[in-house]
Amino acid sequence: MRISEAASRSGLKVDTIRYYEAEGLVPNVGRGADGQRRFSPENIDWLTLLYWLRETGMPMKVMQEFAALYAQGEETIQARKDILLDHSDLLAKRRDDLDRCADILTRKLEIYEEYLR
Amino acid sequence: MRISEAASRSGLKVDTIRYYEAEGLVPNVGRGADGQRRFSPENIDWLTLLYWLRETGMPMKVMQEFAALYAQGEETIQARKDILLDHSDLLAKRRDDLDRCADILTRKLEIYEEYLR
DNA sequence: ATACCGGGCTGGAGTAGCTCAAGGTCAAGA
DNA sequence: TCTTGACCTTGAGCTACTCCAGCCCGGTAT
Repeated sequence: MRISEAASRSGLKVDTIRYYEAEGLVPNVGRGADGQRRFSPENIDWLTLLYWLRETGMPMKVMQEFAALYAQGEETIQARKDILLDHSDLLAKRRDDLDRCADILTRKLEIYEEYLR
Repeated sequence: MRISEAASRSGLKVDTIRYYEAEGLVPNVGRGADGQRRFSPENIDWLTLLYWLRETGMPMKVMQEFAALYAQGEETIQARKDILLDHSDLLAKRRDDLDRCADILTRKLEIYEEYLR
């Protein structure tokens, strides 16, 4: 699979994929005889996971650490699990923030309604 | 109220407040005889709102637009309401993303559990 | 009186995480 | 053959902070 397809499947942009690869976030990307990147289904799964981790605010450095562990194989699964558990905590925190902000907006909008009447 | 107190009350950092003011996001900040910023309770409420809007991903440009409307007074309330309604939509989208990512992590963690047994 | 804080000020440099643009290669279709 | 389109690399630009140097000022300790 070429980079454009990898982009449309993973959700990441073409430029972002190249950038991530350069930063060591995407292990084992092959190249064809023409020098172009070739992505395996496993690459795609990995990119998709990165997409979601980024989308929900995992910092670059953590992603790098996670990718380094992934590249080392199965004996790092415990460590990877810990990272994902930490990220789950972050998700919960973000959800609280969203809820809190939604409340604030609701109140603010009610006040605006008053003015408009 | 001085800037450090404004920071601890709003949630924004001191540097961020100064930056926001320079970018036109904080109307009507007074100065004392010593040349230092003085924040009114209304300033604090506004900064707190900005804090939550930023925290939930409102882009700078939208905040600038919102601040410009706020500075113009009550006749812009409809426009401000529209901005907050749009932002509410964004919050809903983010919430969906968080939920989706949480699902993905849960599945991933289950797979890791398999390996670890 | 003076030395030393802590907190404020400005201007400017540095950072993260992309994002875009310039300039080049190459394979396939009209 | 010519052109188009997808890919390549390198490097600049952007957003939204974040930090730092160097200065001022008011209050306390010596």
